[in-house]
Amino acid sequence: MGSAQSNVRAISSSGKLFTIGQVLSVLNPEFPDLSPSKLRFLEEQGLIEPQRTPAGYRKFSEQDVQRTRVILELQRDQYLPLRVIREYLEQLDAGKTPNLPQVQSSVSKLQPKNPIKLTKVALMSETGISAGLLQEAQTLSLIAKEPFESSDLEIARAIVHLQRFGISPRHLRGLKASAEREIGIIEGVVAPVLGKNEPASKSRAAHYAKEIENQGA
Amino acid sequence: MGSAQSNVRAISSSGKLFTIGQVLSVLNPEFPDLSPSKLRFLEEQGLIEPQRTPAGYRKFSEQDVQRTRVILELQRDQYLPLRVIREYLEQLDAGKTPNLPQVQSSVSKLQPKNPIKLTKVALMSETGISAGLLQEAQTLSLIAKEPFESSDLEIARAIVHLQRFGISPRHLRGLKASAEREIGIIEGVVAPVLGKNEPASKSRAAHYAKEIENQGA
DNA sequence: TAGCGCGCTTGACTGGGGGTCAAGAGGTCG
DNA sequence: CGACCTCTTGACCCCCAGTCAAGCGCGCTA
Repeated sequence: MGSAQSNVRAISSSGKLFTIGQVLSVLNPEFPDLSPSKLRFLEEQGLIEPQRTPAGYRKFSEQDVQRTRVILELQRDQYLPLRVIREYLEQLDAGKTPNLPQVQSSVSKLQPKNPIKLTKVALMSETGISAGLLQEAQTLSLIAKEPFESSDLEIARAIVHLQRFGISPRHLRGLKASAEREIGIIEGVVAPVLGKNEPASKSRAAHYAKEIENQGA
Repeated sequence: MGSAQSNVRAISSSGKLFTIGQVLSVLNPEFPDLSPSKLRFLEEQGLIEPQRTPAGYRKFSEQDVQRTRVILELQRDQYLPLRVIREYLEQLDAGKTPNLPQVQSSVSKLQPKNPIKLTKVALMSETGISAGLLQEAQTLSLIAKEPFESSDLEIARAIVHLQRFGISPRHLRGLKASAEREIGIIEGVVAPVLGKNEPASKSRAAHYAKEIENQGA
């Protein structure tokens, strides 16, 4: 870590510039229906702004290509309309940290209308967590015992999610410990502000699970 | 409840059924441009399936209304096309737990095209942070020295934000320490997965700032 | 039992989003 | 120099998500 710093910077910022056709051949594997006209269209819509040669040819920097990739991913995977992507990127360019639509909406209200209690089987099928993983998480007190409730559900989902990146429960144990210390700090600060209806520690755990989940993504 | 049940048909839950117009007046506050034709359209597209009276009038159950609400929220807040919503609901109906698109994509790899540099005055006017607060944050190494860059901008914003809850930089010092320990852990795990183009530690700090900021909101 | 408003269907139409296409003109490179 | 890009512009296209109008049937209530 942390050596060839200047190198990297030089590469990425000096960078060669790509013609529209080169960009195409770079991105076409991931986005087969990218076309020259689409790239021009994206510029026309204010999503990208490649430089121009004196003769008017577009020249895409490395960042332009990366930005284009992001645009296409948002469009393909999140179904975001270009207008929304444009606004998002504009925010980002302005140094803000906007949140794209990830409002979880009231989908959750769709079925469970009561404080849910889940069996092991239900938890497993809901989240796709494996028996072994669940076991491990329970051993480390990341997840409670049956019957599970919604916070366990969220935690389990987060665990499954992180699994994809090779992060397993044992990696999280340390995090949990420090999270708990932090909760102490935060509670100290927040307690006077809140009324006296203390939320159970469960909801805090769920909250952290959510944070971690967002982080993983 | 449960009086004239027998002739109403033993369909589950609350017996109340709504006509299309009633559904409209229920949902119109939240969705002003819901219309009869839109409800019919949603049925036509296979998203909802209200019962019918013998004469062919649509009758919406409580669940139908809730389902409709969810559909409209997904459409409005997540910009999902109806086709995708339909598939999602079908999965859900089939007892599966599909994941709606929330793949965060590689947005994070997007760096501001020109690493912005800010003066103290600029930072203060951008974020509204006071001189004293900034001083304190710098003393605690939460924010770097001039010239500031975009991560400092985000951190400053977060600090101002948290200030409203009575959380001041000195409260954050401990958090920063444990965050740094956690970064170590995470890096250990993640390093093999990532390529070798290490983002500077700045971007990590920015990331945490974002987390904290979201938390406050 | 008439009247009035709500609801039904069908088929034509529309507006916006997201591009494509073709023509004609001008670069670029081996 | 010739083959191949790339440029712009204006017309065109398809799909999605509905709207609209016409013509008819229900159902309440006075």
